[in-house]
Amino acid sequence: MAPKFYVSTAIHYVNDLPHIGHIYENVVADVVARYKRLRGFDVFFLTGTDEHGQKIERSAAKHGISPIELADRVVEDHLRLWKVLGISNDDFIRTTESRHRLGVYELIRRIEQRNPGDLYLGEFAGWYCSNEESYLTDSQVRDGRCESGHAVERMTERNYFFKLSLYQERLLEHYRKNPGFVQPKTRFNEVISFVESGLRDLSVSRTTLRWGIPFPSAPGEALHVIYVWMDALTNYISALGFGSGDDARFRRYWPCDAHLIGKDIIRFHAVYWPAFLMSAGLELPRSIQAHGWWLRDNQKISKSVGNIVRPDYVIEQFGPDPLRYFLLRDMVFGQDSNYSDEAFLARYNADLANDLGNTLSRGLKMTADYFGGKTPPVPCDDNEVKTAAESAIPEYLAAMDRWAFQRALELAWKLLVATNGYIVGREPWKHFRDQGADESLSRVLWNVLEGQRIVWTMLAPFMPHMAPEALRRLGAKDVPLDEKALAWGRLPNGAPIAPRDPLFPRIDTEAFFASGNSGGPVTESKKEPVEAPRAGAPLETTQAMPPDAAKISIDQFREIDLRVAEVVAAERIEKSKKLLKLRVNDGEGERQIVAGIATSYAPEELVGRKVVIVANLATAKLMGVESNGMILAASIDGEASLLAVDSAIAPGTRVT
RNA sequence: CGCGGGGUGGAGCAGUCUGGUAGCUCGUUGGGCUCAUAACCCAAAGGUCGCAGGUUCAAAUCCUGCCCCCGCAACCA
Repeated sequence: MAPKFYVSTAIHYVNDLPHIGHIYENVVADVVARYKRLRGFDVFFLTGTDEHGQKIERSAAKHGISPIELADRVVEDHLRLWKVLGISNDDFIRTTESRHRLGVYELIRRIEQRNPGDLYLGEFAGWYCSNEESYLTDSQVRDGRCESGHAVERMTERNYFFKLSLYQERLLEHYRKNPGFVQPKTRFNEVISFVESGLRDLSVSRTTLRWGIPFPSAPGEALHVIYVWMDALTNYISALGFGSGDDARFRRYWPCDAHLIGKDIIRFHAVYWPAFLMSAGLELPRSIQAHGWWLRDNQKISKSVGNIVRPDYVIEQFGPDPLRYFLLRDMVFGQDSNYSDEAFLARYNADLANDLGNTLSRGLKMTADYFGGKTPPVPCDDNEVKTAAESAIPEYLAAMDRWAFQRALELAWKLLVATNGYIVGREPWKHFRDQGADESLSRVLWNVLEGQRIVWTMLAPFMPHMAPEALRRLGAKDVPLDEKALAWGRLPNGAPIAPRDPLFPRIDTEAFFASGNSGGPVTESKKEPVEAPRAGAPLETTQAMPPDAAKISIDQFREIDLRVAEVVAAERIEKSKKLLKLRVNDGEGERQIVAGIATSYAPEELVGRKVVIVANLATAKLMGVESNGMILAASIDGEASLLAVDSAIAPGTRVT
């Protein structure tokens, strides 16, 4: 039987539409899956959606629908996008499916059976961040906020806990024995030092949450819902039928060969998940592949400059394959990369139009003209193209096997460029003019087409739509895409070819940007998830305030005590980028005010200036410095401009 | 000592784990070709691989120290 290969993506949260990071992840997994199939593996490729949790619950409530209705709608968008992109997943798991619930219960059952103490009921008090749906350590909380700035609350909960602390040594042991467990290495080092620094038991249930899988609690115990990660991670086995009564797929494909994830969720996959599996007596995944993030242009984004196009717009304009190619070619796997339209178009024109598409046109046009629309009658087994292919292919395979997609594509291009050089070197058009379509010309053009057949075979995992089309045009549609397809000499003689319109028409970059093609909404970045419903979708709501509710009465305004004050001293606050500590004279005495204007004003230039302050504001502490009041300033994009007052006005004068 | 990423020809980046002639794409210059999507081919110019030490026969790569840049977080009362 063929060896198996199981690759998974993370399951994507249905609070968001897929953004470019999700697209990248699924495309990478798809490329790997297609490549492995090409290499003769029995592949199982899984992706899906994570549909539980507070955010979904709230978002649904906001739209006045049930969580499952919201999930159903967003999942539709996910499925549509994966279809358009040609994602060849073998299954799609949703955490709201009953087969998933069965898998989670089976996991818990096995843990309780094998290690009865591993799941225990305990009391837990801590800082809880509802945004991250997790408890934070004291060091993660500052001034009542979590690291991402959301308010945290002190909570005491009766929870089920997993005895993660028990697995510290066994995890480290596993890491030592499997040095390739997490890729890339730097990420692995982070994991190891995290585990070495000590593991605390993990709370794996919540009583504060309703939208999730109920924990199989002890009788009389309040309703617990299973914690998001214990729920979500289990998708990797529940999709295989684990716990469903029919676990044939589980026995065939588990353990997973590669969990493909973003670098932000490594801890869950490299620490919690293996610990759960160990406790349940199940095998651990063979590897965890962590990819980097797509960032926006480093440059300032400006809609008026119009340098941004949404990925779905790019797909609409160019089809899915150019985007797939770009994502895999431009990012070094594992590292962060910038997405920009300029970069995309540069790649499109230089690589796809000028090299790949144009070379195809050259070869096909000459073959059509000289050999009557059929592949040349005489093959060739000794030439520069073959040499180039035979040196590129082993390297290509090695690169693909270590997930170095950028390098693999470079190698395909190396062969392509060699083919292009070969054409110029042999000058078939001259040969035809001088000697006609003889055997020698047949060999030359056959080599040109055969070289490209191999290039397109190498590209097949990356461009699942264009590769079959190109191979058809080359007269290679009957060559099966299997392990042998990369061998030299598979292109038949006398097979019909199909010279047609360019596969990748060249784009006039300037005209493209000038034509307003870039007017669409901005590329979604990691930090700016789209609200579930997009423009035009049925869930759209508006949050406009009724006009009068937005206004205040004159009395309300009079509650604010605005006064003129004079700055007597100013200094920077250490470690702060924006804050200045000011001493001002408000007419009655001096007071200290902290103002966020350090990016716009130097301390020296403020001394002696008259400013307007809010005098009756509650005292606050900023970066540990006390502030009694607020300085008024106009601000654009963080650049502040102080309100100016005639210097003759005395400090303490009221402003009304 | 908050967390992380980075400093390699004009631009954008590989290469660093596993030391051994510094590579790719774009751009520039000169030449060639006219089959091809104003595409293609050849050649050239252009790099003290952030700085300083150290290890080594040999360092972009390993070790130590330092400098600088960029995200995130913390603050914008």
